[in-house]
Amino acid sequence: MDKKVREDVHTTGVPTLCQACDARHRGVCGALNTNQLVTLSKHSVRRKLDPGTELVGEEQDVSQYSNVIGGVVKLTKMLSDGRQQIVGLQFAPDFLGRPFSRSSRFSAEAATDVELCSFSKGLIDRMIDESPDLEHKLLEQTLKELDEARDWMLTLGRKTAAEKVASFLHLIAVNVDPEASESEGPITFDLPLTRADIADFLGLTIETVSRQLTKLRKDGVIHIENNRHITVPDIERLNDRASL
Amino acid sequence: MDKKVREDVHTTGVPTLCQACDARHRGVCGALNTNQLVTLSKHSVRRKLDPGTELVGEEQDVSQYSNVIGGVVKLTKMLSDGRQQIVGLQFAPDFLGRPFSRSSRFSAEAATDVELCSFSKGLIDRMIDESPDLEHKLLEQTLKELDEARDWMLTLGRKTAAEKVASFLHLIAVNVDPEASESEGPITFDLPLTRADIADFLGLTIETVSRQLTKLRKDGVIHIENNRHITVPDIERLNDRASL
DNA sequence: CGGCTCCTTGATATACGTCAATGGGCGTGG
DNA sequence: CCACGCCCATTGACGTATATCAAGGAGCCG
Repeated sequence: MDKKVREDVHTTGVPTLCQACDARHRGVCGALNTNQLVTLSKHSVRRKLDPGTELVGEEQDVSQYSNVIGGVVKLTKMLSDGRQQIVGLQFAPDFLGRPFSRSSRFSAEAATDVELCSFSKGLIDRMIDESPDLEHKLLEQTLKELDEARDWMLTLGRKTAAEKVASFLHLIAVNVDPEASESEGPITFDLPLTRADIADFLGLTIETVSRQLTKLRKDGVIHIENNRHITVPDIERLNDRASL
Repeated sequence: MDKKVREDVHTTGVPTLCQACDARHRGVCGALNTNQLVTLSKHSVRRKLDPGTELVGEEQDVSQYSNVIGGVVKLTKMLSDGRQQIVGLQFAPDFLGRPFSRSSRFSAEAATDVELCSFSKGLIDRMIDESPDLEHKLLEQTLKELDEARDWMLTLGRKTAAEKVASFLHLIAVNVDPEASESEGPITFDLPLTRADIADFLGLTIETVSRQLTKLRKDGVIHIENNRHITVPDIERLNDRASL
């Protein structure tokens, strides 16, 4: 299961699995010392998930935490009649899981091919108790997610369909290339979500999303290939459409 | 400024100002020891605000943290053309302020008469460094707010106007009486928000909010007196309307 | 080739927004 | 005391953005 982990605590100390891992640089693992990393890596599993795989169900108990190593995980909520809303997207190297609560309040599902690094909840919970740095990292990530959620509330509550779709494209573009907002030059990326997912993220229908995308395409704000591959020649024009 | 604070560290120790304060029991101050409470209370100010008073502007620097002692504070975001969205409501004994960031990403405004207990940011930031318990409390509150924000995203994105208004009434009812959801019997409360605020919270217009409220009234789900005073005879019927 | 899934496009319906008029409560000033 | 204006809320008539319903195309796999 973790056969790739060389346990040579006496050399550099950092488990090989972790050495190149983004979570150690920008994610929560950055708050751990070498010993903790070693302990954790012994009890961690790398997993690959296909799109659509459900990680945790709504209201379901959670016994695992994970770091997102690659791909996109969507967090969704559903009403009893089936209406669905995506309440968050997690990109690498985000931490996935809900400290201090045994059950999740939403379901987590792979939107794309996803690679995870998972570990038992108990182990992390114990590390949180011991290591203020880890708790600090978690607080930082949680505050970031809260900011993002509130930004999105403005989008959901007050923007038009056209602005919503542009805002979504902006969100993805920025995640692909964090410098994108400032730099000149075209940005290109693959949409991690289907039209149905985009609709659930924006509080719209598939049809409306589709219409707004073709409108953006016809207006030259974006180019679309194969439904998924997007090029944004001028991010400023996109931002205008998103009312940013 | 803090003339009411008896500094008798040798008796009970807890500053009189804090003794009856809800923030010490259920809020972040619960994570502080007596010494910290004394230090903090020496540098804290009780303030009363009139409805409409702005606490912090969007993008503005924050030099103060506060506990909400009474009343309701609304957190709002605005688009450049004036469209507005309330992204959160803070009730007593919520903590108000943004750790690790000098500027706020939304504006905070008193929705009702509000009583605050404010203290300098620097002091708290230092206490956070020293006291893991305090950081833990902050993480808990932040996670709670994140859950609430995501719940609301479902409301904003996927519920009808009728369901939105019912959801809002439910939110207020539960905040007034946390047991309300289970217990039988009528619940009665004053709306802390004007119709305009409710509209900004729900992503609707004033008129639509008004129409939905009169519909609920005509259907006997609620009684309304003086525009603000609401009675809910049967919370179950309200929950049904909110699709909860 | 047929049968998927995903996406687009068009015609029509409807929930909600917009515009406009009205009324109630309340403080101010005659 | 009433008159006036102001703010807030309600109500109605009408407009429109987005949903719904329906058809069809493109890619993909067995």
